[in-house]
Amino acid sequence: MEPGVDCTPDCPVRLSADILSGKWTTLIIRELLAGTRRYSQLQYALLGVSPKILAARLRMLQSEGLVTRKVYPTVPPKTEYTLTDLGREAEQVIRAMADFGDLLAARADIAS
Amino acid sequence: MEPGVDCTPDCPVRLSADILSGKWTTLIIRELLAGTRRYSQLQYALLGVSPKILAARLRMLQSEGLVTRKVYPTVPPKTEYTLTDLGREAEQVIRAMADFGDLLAARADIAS
DNA sequence: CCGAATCCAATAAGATACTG
DNA sequence: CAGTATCTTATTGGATTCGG
Repeated sequence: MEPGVDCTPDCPVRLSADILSGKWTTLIIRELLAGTRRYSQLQYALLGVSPKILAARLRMLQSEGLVTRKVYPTVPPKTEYTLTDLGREAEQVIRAMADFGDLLAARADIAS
Repeated sequence: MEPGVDCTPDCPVRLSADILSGKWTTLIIRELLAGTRRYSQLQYALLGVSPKILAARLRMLQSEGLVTRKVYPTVPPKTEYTLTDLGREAEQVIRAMADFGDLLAARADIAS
């Protein structure tokens, strides 16, 4: 891990952070790592997310090439979201975050 | 990786995201992974960060137990920031983000 | 069912000036 | 040097309503 001299202007960590930061982004990816999901399934899984935010994050992830969106013009309509190959590469990040989160939780337990 | 039913309310990914998200946070950690740094060194390395933001993020990281702050009451004053053991555990996340960022950069190259 | 539209609150970030 | 104070802007998130 090298000093920040190569961290400007477009260090990989920053590129990654620009996409993955945001309250719900990593949680959406986490959910999609388990498999293709419909809009309503995501909304249910991510308890508390508003439709606006969910749609916005999904659109962003799609435009960044991490997610594909498939619409079935049935009645009622159905939309499926699936990770692309690139999106699945984010699994390593999610995993590392989960591991780190476990440490944070352990620390919180001690504090109580 | 399991479905989101266990992603509420305090899944590890969320705990992790709550701390690491933010435009500069991971970059600060990235810099500190290279070793202890002074305030001015961080400000220089993170080109474009304002003193207010840098101080705020450092205080947050300190309160979360990822960073220690050591003040030398010399003239001129000197302050050193160092990762704690917990803070160093974030290296896996930063590494994964760096790897993923490389993929993003490669994709961007193709697009051009 | 899948969102888009609207409106509003909260927060993060940035620029600048200044102090112990 | 290492920040704080102040002000302003930009971004994000949230609640609700409504339409295809």
